[in-house]
Amino acid sequence: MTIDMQTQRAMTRGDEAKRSHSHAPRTDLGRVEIGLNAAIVAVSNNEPVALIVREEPDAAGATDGLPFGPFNPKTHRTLESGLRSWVQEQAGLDLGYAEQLYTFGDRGRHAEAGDTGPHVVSIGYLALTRVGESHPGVERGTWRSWYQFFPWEDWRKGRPQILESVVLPRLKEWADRPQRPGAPARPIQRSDRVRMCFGTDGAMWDEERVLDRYELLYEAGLVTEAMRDRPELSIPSPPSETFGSGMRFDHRRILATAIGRVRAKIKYRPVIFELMPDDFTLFELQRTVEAILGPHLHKQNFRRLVESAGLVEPTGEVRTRTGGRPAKLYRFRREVLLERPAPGVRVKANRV
Amino acid sequence: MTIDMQTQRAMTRGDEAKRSHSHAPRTDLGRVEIGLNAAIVAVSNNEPVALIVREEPDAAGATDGLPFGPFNPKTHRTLESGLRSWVQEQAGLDLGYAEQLYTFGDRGRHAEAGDTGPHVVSIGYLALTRVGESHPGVERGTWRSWYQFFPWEDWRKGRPQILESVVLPRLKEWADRPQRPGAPARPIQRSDRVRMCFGTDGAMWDEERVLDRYELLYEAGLVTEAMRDRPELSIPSPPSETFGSGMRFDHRRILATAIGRVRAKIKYRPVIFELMPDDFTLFELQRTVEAILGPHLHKQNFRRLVESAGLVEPTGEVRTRTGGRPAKLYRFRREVLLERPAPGVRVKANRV
DNA sequence: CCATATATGCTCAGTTTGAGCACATTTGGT
DNA sequence: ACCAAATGTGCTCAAACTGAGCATATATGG
Repeated sequence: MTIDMQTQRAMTRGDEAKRSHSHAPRTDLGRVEIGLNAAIVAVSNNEPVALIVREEPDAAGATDGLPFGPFNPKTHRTLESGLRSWVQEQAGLDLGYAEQLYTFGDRGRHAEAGDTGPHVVSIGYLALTRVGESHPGVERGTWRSWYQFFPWEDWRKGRPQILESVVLPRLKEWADRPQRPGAPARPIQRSDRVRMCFGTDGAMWDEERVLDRYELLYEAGLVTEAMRDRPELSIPSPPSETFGSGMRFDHRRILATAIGRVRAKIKYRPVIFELMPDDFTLFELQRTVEAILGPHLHKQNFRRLVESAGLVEPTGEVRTRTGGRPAKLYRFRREVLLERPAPGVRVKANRV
Repeated sequence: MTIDMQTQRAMTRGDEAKRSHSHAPRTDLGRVEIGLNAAIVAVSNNEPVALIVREEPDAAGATDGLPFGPFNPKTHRTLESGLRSWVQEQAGLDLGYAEQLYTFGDRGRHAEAGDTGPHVVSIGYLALTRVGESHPGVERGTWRSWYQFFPWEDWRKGRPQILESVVLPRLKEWADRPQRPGAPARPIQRSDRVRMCFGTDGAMWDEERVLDRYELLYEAGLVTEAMRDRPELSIPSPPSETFGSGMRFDHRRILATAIGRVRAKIKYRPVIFELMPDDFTLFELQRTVEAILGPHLHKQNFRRLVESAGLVEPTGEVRTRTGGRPAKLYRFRREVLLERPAPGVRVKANRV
């Protein structure tokens, strides 16, 4: 088939629809509201944390949520500026680094917006900050370890207990459960999806697939949000507290996306320094990376890595009171952005 | 600062706002409409192409656009299913692989939706397909080389002429132009941004930064969309046809995002096979990769790469009439998804 | 002054990568 | 029939990179 082909007919069908899209406000479209949600991440005492705000409980009893608010095209010039002003208002925090994550619009996954209000489409953002960096106002909200919501992601003490004891058994049960007869024979075998996501059966655990794992658990009805959204699920099995704390709306989904994104991104962009103070020791840097990725780094090789990549430069100072020999202090070398196409802490993604 | 701190006050401010977000439809929010846009990419005769549909010209005279339509929460269960049905309707194409790219919401970058209609927020999608794979209906629309819209991205014959002759001079002029006095002293020097995006002055050309380059050109007023959105720009310099064909709305921005994403993604996910027929020779595979990334691959090393990565397996057949020795045919090895965390054609991102 | 803990330099083998040589097997002429 | 041209395929080899560990330096806290 050649590159150029039937061009004319593009004008015929779909024409009215497009016209109405660009001009006439159609009433039968159904009202849409856009929610701006911020997963604000920091590392505090070698613990990865997210900023959580508390509200009245949702249908599943969850009170934890992310700072958020509706996008208002009249007052917000861009989506991101809208997000910033909501975070400022709700948490008293001036965001520094922020990037868009994903836009979720599934029907039925945004509790409380059910049938009464407009359909809510959620745009998730990732923001990176240092704890205690609330410039103008005082921070409201709580910094909470992200592992509270995703205990199966916590590999700091080796493979998390909860996987073997609870998560995998329940998933296996779900995978083996007979699917309704009408289902396609083998779209992708459920057990293969479990294997890919959770690295069972000889496959590898990919620390970046946080969202895939959460979505699988959701689909299997093993997180409380799934029972909130599809109450019929809670009949076969009672809600279990073992699958991490729930969050309001689709905020846990957004937080999962955020965790996966940071974990991926520090490997090819120097965003890790958004989480660091201006001056730091190489070991502090390593600890921060490990807080994000999991602790699997060889110290000497880590310092060789960041030094030879030109990511840091010594300040000339040293830090005493480290409990040992004083450590040289370093700072981020901004020039690296001009030198390399994808500067980041290129540590290996996987463990066995 | 400790991890746990003032939780209570989260309840006070921003409370009304959030309540209204989840329940009462506020009228003062301003109407928002969501546009679903598809950058449908294929490779045809070793040429990377996108599916373009033609419409009545926009303010800048552009008639080319991507298939798109508004999200209708009443009929579309998910954003992606909405996109699929629009593509089906407009192009007669059943989408296979599709992923969300980004959501753009800036005021003033979506022509024709100006003051009359609702504010349009565009969600861009990337879809990968094989040319000629229109299952049910006949395709409408045209496959066009994406370099028609981004000539400066075309490195197939070495560094593109247009960079030295037109783009960089104009960018340099823009970088040197005195900024208005109120501007921050050195947010990031304009010239540094040019350097990072376009690899001038010894820096490297990063083939993945397609969007950054387009946005820089937009900001510098060097693409027609910029003049369409900010007519005052066209006064100092007349519109020039040298900066690639324009597109309607923000579709060129979305296409730029799509190109950057494919270029990045084939390196760590086996999406390249979405563009290939079931059986292919290794050289055909290489040609397809080069169509996407630019032709800089060593043949023997490429085959070593894909074979040792377990991405392909021989079918046992050979293809004659290659113009030389017959080539073994291969197929995608789906099992690789279960074996490796990030399977992809891990070719180096950069050239000098 | 010693045990302990962290900081830092260096080695070394195994692996991966970039580049090229050599040979195989076709097609299309002559 | 035979050769030139073009592509396919196997293999080598040095340079660069990686994973792992040994060894030494310099603090702190009894």
